[in-house]
Amino acid sequence: MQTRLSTEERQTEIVAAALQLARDTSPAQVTTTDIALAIGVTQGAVFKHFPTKDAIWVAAVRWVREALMQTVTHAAADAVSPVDALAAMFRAHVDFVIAHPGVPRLIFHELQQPADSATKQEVRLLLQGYRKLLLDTLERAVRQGQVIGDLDREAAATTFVGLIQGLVMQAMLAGRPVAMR
Amino acid sequence: MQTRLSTEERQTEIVAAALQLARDTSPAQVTTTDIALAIGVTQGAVFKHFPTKDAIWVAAVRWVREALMQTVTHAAADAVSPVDALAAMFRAHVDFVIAHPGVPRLIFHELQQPADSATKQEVRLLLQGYRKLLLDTLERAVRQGQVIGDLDREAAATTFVGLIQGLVMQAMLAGRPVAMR
DNA sequence: TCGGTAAGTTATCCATTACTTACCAATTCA
DNA sequence: TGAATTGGTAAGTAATGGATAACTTACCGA
Repeated sequence: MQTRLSTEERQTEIVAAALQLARDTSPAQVTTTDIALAIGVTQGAVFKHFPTKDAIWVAAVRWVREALMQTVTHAAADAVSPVDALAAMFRAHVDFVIAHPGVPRLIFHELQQPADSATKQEVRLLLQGYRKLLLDTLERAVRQGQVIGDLDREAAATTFVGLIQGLVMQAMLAGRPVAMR
Repeated sequence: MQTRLSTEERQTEIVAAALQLARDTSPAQVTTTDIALAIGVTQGAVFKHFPTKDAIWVAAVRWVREALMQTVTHAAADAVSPVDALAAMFRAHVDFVIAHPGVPRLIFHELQQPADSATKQEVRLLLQGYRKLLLDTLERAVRQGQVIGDLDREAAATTFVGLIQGLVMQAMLAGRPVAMR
């Protein structure tokens, strides 16, 4: 039963557990005790691997950013046309959220915090990268004449992200995430 | 300076203060002490008018429901056509959110709570009424032939609400609520 | 005028929770 | 092999925040 793991391994465990717990509860209500319990360790042990609780969420958002960007980028790369890429991104995004239900909770929660915490900056980076990918794809679509040229790309990107967020929000309300598809 | 108010008056004061405070902070972080301070009363006094803190949020959501439904209904009634009514509802909704910035924070926060708290049920009522209004308007639009007949009304309503929520979310992130317009 | 009621205060309780510290045991490595 | 490092435990601390209790004061009607 006594398995000592390296800090690196524990960190990923902790992040995974935190996101897992965020599926059923608001991140603010996920306590370090919950996390410790989830990975079979005492509460104090958590602080051997993260200096502060916030650091856990920062790491979690970073993980999300990398994982999401990777899958979405992949989906876009496999598409045959820019417009198709947008659709693929949409689907990949939705699938990602279904696979990791705690993620939207975390993101929404952080966006609500008015203070510029380290976690919120990480979220900002995530959205920033996402928008960039969107804008690039839109740009390609315009060049290939697949959409009208005077399209307000910024507004389109905002709408795209907003639509996904709204969808996810409603799914969270209904409690039936698969219905998003 | 010493003005004793009736419970009814204090209740509306408390609700207003709570919503006001929710503009700058997540509702979970609004303490009863904050509220008491805002209305110039001690913390204990708050519990003379509400049995529990949750009851304050329930009352707040109820207020939002009534106020929002009223303005949106009015906006829809003044429109010349169903499609115009939808647009008017959209604008009225956005204006309402701008006027009461704490509201979306509260709503989003409650939607995140998995447990079926009294507050969340109140939110559900709010969304339910809103959807009904939307569906009725869509129905009229279909009858008058302003939109195609085989429109999936449920999906359209979901998209409508989702789009607004997404927009509001992004505005909250950007911190520039007026940009929504 | 006077007694009851409702609104307010002050002080306190109790649970929760992030974080710390003192100690222990297992790995690692010189 | 044995000393140092490191991951773990158990117990403790400080701060916070909702709720409550004992008591005080304004107000209103008989």
